Amino acid sequence: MKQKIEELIRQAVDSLKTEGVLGQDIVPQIIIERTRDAQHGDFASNLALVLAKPAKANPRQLAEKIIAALPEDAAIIKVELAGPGFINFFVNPNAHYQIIRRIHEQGPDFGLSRIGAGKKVQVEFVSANPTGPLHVGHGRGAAYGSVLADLLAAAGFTVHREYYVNDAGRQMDILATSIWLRYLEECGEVLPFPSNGYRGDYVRDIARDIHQSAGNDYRRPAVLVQEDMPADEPQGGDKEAHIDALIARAKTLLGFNLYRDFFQIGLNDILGDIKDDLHEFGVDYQQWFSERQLMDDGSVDKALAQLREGGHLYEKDGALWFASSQLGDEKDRVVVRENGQYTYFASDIAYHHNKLARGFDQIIDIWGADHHGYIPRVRAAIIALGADAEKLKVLLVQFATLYRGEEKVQMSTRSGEFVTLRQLRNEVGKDAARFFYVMRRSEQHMDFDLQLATSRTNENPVFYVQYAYARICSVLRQLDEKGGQRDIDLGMDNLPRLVESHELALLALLARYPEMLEKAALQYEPHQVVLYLRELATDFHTYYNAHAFLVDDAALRNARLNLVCAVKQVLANGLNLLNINTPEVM
RNA sequence: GCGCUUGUAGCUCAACCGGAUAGAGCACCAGCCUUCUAAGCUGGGGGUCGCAGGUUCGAGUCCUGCCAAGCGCGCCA
Repeated sequence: MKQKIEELIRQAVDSLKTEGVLGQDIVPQIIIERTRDAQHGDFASNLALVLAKPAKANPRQLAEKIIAALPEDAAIIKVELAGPGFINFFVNPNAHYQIIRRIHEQGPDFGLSRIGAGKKVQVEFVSANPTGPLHVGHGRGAAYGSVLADLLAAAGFTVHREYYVNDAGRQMDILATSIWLRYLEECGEVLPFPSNGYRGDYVRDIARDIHQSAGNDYRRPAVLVQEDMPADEPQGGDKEAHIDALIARAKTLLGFNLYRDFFQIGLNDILGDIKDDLHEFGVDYQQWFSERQLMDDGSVDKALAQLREGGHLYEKDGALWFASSQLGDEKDRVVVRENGQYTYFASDIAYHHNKLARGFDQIIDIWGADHHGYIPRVRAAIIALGADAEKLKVLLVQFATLYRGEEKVQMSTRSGEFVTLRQLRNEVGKDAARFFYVMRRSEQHMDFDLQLATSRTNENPVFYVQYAYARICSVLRQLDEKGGQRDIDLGMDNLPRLVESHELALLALLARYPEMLEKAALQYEPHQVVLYLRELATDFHTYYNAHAFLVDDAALRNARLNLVCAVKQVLANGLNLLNINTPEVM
């Protein structure tokens, strides 16, 4: 319908051009909007307001001329000039009913679009270090990323979901060493635990498992571990130096192969847990991309070589620097340390080099908002690698604050006392967790009320939306129990019987679903889907309360049932997109 | 100090990337509960869109300055 009106206006503009009212050089961008107020008709265009200046005309007079030049069309019953120069279009009511047929015919496909034209989009999200279980902060990134990916797929993009596994680097060594020390305790060795080690219970659990399966294969005497060890922080030493020395000691005492095995067991265990966790949360990936592989196969060297060729690298103070400040970053960044090791940033450059080489049209990175300072340097790298900076889009996700009713849930990463994603899922369930996470704009700080998420009242939006679906199922069951049957054709023939304001409002809302999806995808805003579903549920519940569906009049009854089933279909399509269940009974 | 993000009803948040009278839910107030699910329903009050300028037919939305909150400013990841 939008396209139709757009076409009508285009014709009107063309004829005004030939008449000389509008200059030939004017190329209007025709914007048709759905009106918010039914008094303003169904669609409106601000064209006259926009053209007033270049055409040097009074907007209202110009609007009148445009209206006069509009070709007749059966679908439009009235065109009105309003306000400062808006052109309002009133659509033939019969056209509104078409949406019911369309939804009925397209079913689960209703709302899908081809606007993405098959363009390849990569969405990288979560990518938490595999040094421990995911916590509730990662949960939001997981929900946001997965819904965004599905949304883009629904809009016709070819989507590649990816998790970047930081399986190299110092944090992983700290983890491996932490597990080893706990393992030695399991073996019966007595030794202090480093203040900078990973203290979570999961570390002990992994250590215990290893001890059970491998026995004392990795056991070394505590004396040798402790020998000549620099002091830890509580003893007045430097905790970083202490842990680094412990890592080195572990490598020496175990030897390369055993250390690597041990490291790998820890990594596999935690990464496996993360994969299970995400899968149960309804989040799956096409690819788990290993950082270590980049290191091992020379990709980092290759990426750096390309930067060097472009003249973006230089040496200073024994380290190798990337001149990112030339490309918008606030200062230059080290890529190879004085000790010859790559920085995390170096492998990240290589990772993005790899992404570019894979030929994605758009690369989307979803990060926690605390990483925002990292954006300029990665963008600089993209440019230095010879790509268009626009190819990379970094989307930030703010942290969520957990509440139980009024009470704030305290969290502390240091002590290892954080709420894990798994705990959250156990408490509120997958559906509520996903819904709540995606309900707010991602850049918005959000309060996540655990109590509300589990309550079975209308205050709980998940409940409210799912209940709308279940309620429709219930109506259909009622029909069945009464021995009635739907006559879809009879209903379709009698759609014009739907004249109540609630019914017209629902028709308009249903018609908006495809546009809403498209917009949500292009703007990377999954929350629009949630808001839409809430609105649809609200309008449905209101309708339900105002009018009985299972009336005696068969024509009216079937017309209403067709409308209600269209609502059911759209609720299902939206909830499926969010990967949230559609319960038939509640 | 510099940078990024945020600031809208008492609270939690919207506002279709400049449009018409800024909208929901909760809370509050007033009515209603013999119904296809009361796990409520209907209606109502409530706003200097952080502050001050600017841009234009039009600004919550854009630009500038200021105020406040969160986050970030390592040869950590």
